[in-house]
Amino acid sequence: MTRPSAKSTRRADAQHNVERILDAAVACLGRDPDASVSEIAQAAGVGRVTLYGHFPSRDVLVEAALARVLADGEKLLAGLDLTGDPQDALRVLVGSSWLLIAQSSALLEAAQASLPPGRVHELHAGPARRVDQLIRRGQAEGIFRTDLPASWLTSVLHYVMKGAAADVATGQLDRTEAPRLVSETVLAACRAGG
Amino acid sequence: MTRPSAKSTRRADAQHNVERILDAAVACLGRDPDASVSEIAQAAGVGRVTLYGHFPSRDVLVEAALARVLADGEKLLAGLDLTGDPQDALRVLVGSSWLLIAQSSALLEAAQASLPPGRVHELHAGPARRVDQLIRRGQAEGIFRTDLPASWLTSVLHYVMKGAAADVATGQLDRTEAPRLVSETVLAACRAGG
DNA sequence: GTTAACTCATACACGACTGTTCGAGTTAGG
DNA sequence: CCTAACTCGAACAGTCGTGTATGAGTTAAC
Repeated sequence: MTRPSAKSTRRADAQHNVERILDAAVACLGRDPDASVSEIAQAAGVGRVTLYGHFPSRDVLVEAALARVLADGEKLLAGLDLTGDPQDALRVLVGSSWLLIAQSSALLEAAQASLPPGRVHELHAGPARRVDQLIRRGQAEGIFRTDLPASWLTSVLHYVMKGAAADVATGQLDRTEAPRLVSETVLAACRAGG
Repeated sequence: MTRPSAKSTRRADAQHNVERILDAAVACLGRDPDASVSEIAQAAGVGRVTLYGHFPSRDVLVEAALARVLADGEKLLAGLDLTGDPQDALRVLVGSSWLLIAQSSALLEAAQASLPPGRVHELHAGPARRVDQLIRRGQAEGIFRTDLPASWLTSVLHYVMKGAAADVATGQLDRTEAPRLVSETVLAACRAGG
């Protein structure tokens, strides 16, 4: 019986290992969405059986890893001041979240593959709402175009970030250049008036 | 010995089956990049062994399927008149190639996963050049912005198309709406002057 | 210090996929 | 019609993945 009934009674070293496993899962799945449990356990410096002691299945682990990344994202977004000029706010947003998005886009793909349909979208709702609100505010202030739906513009931001992240990963795009390219491109796509 | 030494001596029914297998491969891998050989063989109405008689390994099959789609793309692009206003040309380009891109983006992913690094980019060079030339012409004529590299703008076109294709596949985006959204967005991203 | 919690290596059952072999049946093509 | 080409199902070997069981060793916690 390696799975205690209540988290509060969990020993400190066990809790520590759970953290290491989650760290490793985020790192490995962020690199390769098909990373195996063995791979993750090894990266965490933990036996495979120990991992299964804390996470009953790979799916549960993936979901936990996604939840952790999304919590990080939520925290990061909460710390940003997005109340000023929507264009500046979008630049700040991209500049700050770029790294996190780039590292977790593959994790998102992993989650899409192993979690029930809609579950990812559901978990992603929190951070996504903040972005969506920024876009809508820009539209309301007449800065962003209104002939395309806000949901689409939000999607475009995701598309470009994800694509750029993939190209950075394969070395086809300079890591330091990416944030500026993404910002300028998405801004141009969102701006009202041509 | 099911593999003849020369294609010219291949029997007609065998040639026919090769076509059916390639069709099925494009369809299956376009739906799921991890589609198995059994799945493809079944979709082609052919035994798995027969398939291996024509394609020595899964990788070779994936490459052949990709080559076929790229040839289709090349042919499609060659039939388009992209010499007029770059903006109109881009709209025509997107409108015509949207369906093909949407159906083969997963196939591209499959190829990325199983082929040696760089091979996909190599095979993709043909059709990609046409798009790239259009973008560069637009830049040279002062219609498209020049503060971002043409290669980046080409990438953005791919990102948005691929993302939209994925969302159409999951039902989050209306199939009939997609081409217009993609065109307008990419045009806005490429246009000079803000 | 004692105990319960925890870790870990080994090993197993199970399923999925790839690629190959065999032998028998079918068919195109001269 | 005759032969070589082709097809096919069944079965096999090998790999890799997940998830479970065991049992012995380690360590936190009271």
